[in-house]
Amino acid sequence: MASTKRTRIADIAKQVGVSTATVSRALSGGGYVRDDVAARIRTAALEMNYRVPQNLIGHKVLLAASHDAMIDFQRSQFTMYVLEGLRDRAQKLNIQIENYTFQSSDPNSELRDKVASDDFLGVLLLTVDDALLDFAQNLACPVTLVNGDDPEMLLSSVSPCNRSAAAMATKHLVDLNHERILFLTKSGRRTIQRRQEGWQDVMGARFDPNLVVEAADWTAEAAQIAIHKALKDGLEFTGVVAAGDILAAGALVALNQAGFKVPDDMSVIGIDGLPQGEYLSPPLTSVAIPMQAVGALSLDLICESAKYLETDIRLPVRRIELACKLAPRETTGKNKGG
Amino acid sequence: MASTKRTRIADIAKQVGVSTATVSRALSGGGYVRDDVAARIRTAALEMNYRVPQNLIGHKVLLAASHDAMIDFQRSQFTMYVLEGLRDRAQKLNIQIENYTFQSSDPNSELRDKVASDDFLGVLLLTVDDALLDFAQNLACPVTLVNGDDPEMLLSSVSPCNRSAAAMATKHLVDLNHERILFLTKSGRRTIQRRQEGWQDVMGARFDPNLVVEAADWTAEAAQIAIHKALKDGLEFTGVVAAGDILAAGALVALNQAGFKVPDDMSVIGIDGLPQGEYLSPPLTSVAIPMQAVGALSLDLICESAKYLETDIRLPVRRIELACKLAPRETTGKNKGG
DNA sequence: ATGAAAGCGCTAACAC
DNA sequence: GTGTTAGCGCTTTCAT
Repeated sequence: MASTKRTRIADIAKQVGVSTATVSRALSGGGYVRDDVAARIRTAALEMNYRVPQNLIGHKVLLAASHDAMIDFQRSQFTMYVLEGLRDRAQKLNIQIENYTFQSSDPNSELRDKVASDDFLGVLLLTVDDALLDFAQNLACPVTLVNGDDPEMLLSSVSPCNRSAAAMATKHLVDLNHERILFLTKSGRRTIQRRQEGWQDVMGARFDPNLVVEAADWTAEAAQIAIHKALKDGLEFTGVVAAGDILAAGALVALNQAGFKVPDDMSVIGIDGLPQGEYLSPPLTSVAIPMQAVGALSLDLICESAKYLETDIRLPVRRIELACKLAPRETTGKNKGG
Repeated sequence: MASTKRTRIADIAKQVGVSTATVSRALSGGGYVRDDVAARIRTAALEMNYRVPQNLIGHKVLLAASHDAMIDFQRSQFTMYVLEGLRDRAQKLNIQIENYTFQSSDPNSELRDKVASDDFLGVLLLTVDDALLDFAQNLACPVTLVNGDDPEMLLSSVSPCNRSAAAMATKHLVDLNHERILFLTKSGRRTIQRRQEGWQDVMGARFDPNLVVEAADWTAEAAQIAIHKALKDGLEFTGVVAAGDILAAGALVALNQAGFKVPDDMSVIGIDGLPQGEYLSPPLTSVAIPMQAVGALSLDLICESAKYLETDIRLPVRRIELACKLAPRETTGKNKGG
């Protein structure tokens, strides 16, 4: 296939419609190039992945995910987009991704054998549970956790900044004059705990432990039940920050059934920013997590660590957290009460 | 000067004592190279900074620090090492670092003008207080926070993982059978709050709010006073996690004055891993923060973002946290009581 | 500010 | 598995 060949300066020149010399100047910063031409050249170079470390081409990265993570609905949605970003990047870098699914409870020796047998640049572990960390820490090969981190910092990781995402969601409601802001969650995973911390950071003096509402499961149905119960218990609130879009979807249904009008009487905001939030009614405001970027950057980090392979130097272990972005749709509005 | 010239493959070949072809093979992964030769070549390449983005050579980065951060004893110690790592890396990359100190309360327009006037690759902001974040967010130039982060994630940052560092310190004492572990702190800065969270993460069921002891100031003297008071109040504990080495130093003095023998009756662990901990008596066990690496990586991140300059694409904003490492010396030991 | 072409460094083919 | 050498891609000079 033609795409196996790496990008050359001539390819960029052709694409932009200038000479190779101009491209060289624009990229190497030597002489004079008109600003707009330089911008187009530099953009093209990035997009065409000019100067990809050639030594990586054709190598393989093992992408391992627990079976649980793949079948779990919400996670699998999320995972799908992470994989999309990962695949796109892998294609651009000409790196092979090999998939592997294991039983969460028992990653047995199969995965370890696989890692040992074939020569992978590294292993990407998707959304691992803490129970697997021990196992992952002992793989004899660069490991990067994707969408999860190692609290002991023995493994590098790439994930969204869950804490800031939740803080952003909460601040959005505070800016709309909401005071009693419920945090709808299904606690358990550490990423979700971080989201709760973000909510609490912004709540500050407004914090009230009763405002934390637990769903029995990570499903819209469970969220619906939890909101109905909170209302029946007489909990007062005008806004809901849901720890995930799927919980927000359940909250919308429950609030609608209870006679609240969203966003007039009640604001709801999710965290995840899954595209299907668009099709809820009303379309769900959320904090969008850069899922594709998480996937792409994980691969970049493995590639970076590959530079250090067969070297006496170690790449410092790092946790990378990516910024999230408010995706305003129609479920949040000014608090008119009080 | 000769060092202005970038490293060529011939330089590495000469250094390692092989032909240029062998170096090329080792780095580009083509043919066969003996493993140990390849390792030496790859190590040399990293050390000699082979293939540094040439377009950065000669460019400038502005390093801005608040006057407060520079005069504050503990911070300035810390800062010194961060700067060391930064300078070393800058020299290797042939990048100029320009220093700038401003009044913390009022970064006035001078800094903004400076950024606008000269063409810097970017600005590194050292240990900024939250009050400065607004200002930093509005600089018209890539900004990276060094040893501090932006909770709103509008700015990228590089810092140690304070939470994991404190968790590591606490876990070290828990592993030595300590149960009542005091957290000695001077709260205020967010980085210190993160350290407290790390302590609390590991304390779990052992947590007791009385175990958080506040010093009036970020000095050994204040820590000493705080520990004396805690002892006088009858607080029971066998271990101390200090939020910083300087506080740990004060704790050592106070415990010694109160008749405790460290590490036999009482364990003390600091966080920072400043070299002078070696000269305390007994030498202070601490969690070492990779200060030089924080400096070096900050520069790398600015360089990375420079790739995106004059481009239609934006580098995703990211928070990078680096792993810390236990530096065992002589102030911690098994809890013999109970 | 840009293109043509010379010059230089890296890679790949070949020899052993 | 490593050195030699030809060829190719990138940079730099020169001309406009």
